[in-house]
Amino acid sequence: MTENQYYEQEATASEFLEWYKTQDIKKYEKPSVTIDNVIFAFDKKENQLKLLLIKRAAHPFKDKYALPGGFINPNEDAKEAAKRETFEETNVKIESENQMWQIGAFSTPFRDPRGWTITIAHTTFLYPFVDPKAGDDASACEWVSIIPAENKKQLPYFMTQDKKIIHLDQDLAFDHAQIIKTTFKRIKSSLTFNADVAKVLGPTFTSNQLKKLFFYFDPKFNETYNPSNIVTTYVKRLEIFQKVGQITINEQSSGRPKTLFSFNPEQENNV
Amino acid sequence: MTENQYYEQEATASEFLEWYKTQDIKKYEKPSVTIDNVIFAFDKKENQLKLLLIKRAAHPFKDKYALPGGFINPNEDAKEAAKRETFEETNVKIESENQMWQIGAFSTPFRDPRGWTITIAHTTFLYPFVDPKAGDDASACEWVSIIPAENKKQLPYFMTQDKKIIHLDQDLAFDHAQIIKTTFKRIKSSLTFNADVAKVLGPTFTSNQLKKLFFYFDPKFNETYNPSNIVTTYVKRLEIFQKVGQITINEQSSGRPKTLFSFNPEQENNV
DNA sequence: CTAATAGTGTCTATTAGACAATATCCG
DNA sequence: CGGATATTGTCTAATAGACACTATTAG
Repeated sequence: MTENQYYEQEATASEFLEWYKTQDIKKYEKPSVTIDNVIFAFDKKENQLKLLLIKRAAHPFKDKYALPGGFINPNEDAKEAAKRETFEETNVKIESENQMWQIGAFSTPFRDPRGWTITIAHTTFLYPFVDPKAGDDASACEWVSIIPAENKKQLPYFMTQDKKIIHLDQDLAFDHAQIIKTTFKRIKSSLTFNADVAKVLGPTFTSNQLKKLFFYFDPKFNETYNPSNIVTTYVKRLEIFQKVGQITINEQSSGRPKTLFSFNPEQENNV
Repeated sequence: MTENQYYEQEATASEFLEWYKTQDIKKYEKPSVTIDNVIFAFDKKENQLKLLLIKRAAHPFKDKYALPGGFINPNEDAKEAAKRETFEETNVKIESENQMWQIGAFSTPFRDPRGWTITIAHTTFLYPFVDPKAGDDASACEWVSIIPAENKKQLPYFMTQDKKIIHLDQDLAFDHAQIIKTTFKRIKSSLTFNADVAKVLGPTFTSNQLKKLFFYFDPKFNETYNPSNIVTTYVKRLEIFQKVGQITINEQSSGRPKTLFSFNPEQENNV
């Protein structure tokens, strides 16, 4: 019996681990592992949903837009890494990990021309909306407006603050277009039982805000859709939201006061 | 301007990549990246759904059950790795990647006591059902019967061929219990619009087989559930399945012949 | 024919979606 | 009061689920 076999099969678990640390293990080649973050926030001034993109300062994909992201560190899990990297690259602080979902790992060979890199994509429903500040890797960092798809065949696209259009299939670095598309799909298909995306609206929101927000992900929430149906579905049936007694007086020009909703604290995340 | 800055910002993309390859890049510490595979198959002899588990031959988690899996290689994506490792460890060959889903990355620190390891979990809807053969890392490798949860509060559990019970929270190595739970949840929540899991049934299947299969993931498909409702939902409305004219004559003892269904080839995967 | 099994049609409850009617506020 | 805005109630269509009834086959 080899020493190896002895420790793997005969020794106790703790003896094995003691021995294992002393071994110079034959190293497999390892990939770099990064995280990327598809960050949504709602700009109340302009009354629209925005996505946080970086403009790359350096090769590869110099001058293309990209998602904030970076390397994962030992002793942190992917979500922590996504929080940390988002802050380092954009100065945007994510308060809670339950504003984040993992979308999945993207591992297509050669997705990064520099070498073997796997990314774990996340999405974040940020609140409050804050101005970003570009870190080292970016020449710029900005909230881009999302132009929602008008029907099922179309894709959303984006517009920078100086009105430049960003198309998913042309203007993004790496496979970030695919990551963004997967994120939109995932949010849409979970809207039937989950509304975490509403976290971008902050602690309270109205049914009309929800409708407007959901429209970015699913064209069925269009002009003809009655916001009261959101109440029926998400408040009465699913009980994801609850009415909070308050009613705003006069932030609007006139009209019946809005009802405010918040997340129902009894609900848990499920994605 | 440093050389670094020149190549990152002034040179062309291909000049940059040429230069990059010659550099001895400061290495970040990298994790090992593995894949794991939650493999389902339907055993027609015993008329039940089974899950493929390995019994670990070596520390850590010696003698615990684990999912087939292993290291991802350069120049392959995660799904290819999952196919390759499944074959190496269990001799089970997965024919097509559209029998597989990615479940997600699991990256909790110290999930592997030997060191920093991130896994990308997959699930596979295998067909045909074949006998496995344990590879090196396993003392055994077997199809375990799945005992479905009877209501929403319960978890499924498993039974080995010699009737030993495997509980998710006690008998599995690493975080594989969590991976399996996440997989069951994911399949269940996508059953409203997707039925890829039916790929375990092979090219054709009956509505009763579908009902029995779905019950493993959602207790609503219980004895009182009428299989004709599956036809209404998945054939008529979603058009995921189609009737294939054939009707089996006499594989059953008596009774009206079954209608056979297959996947509708116009449909694409969407998860 | 009878037992066994599968499929059909129908009925009810729930859910989704649209729209008319009503409520509230501002000036 | 009248215009603006929001919510409520109701109506219809779509969907989910249950169950009685009918169809087919073996023996």
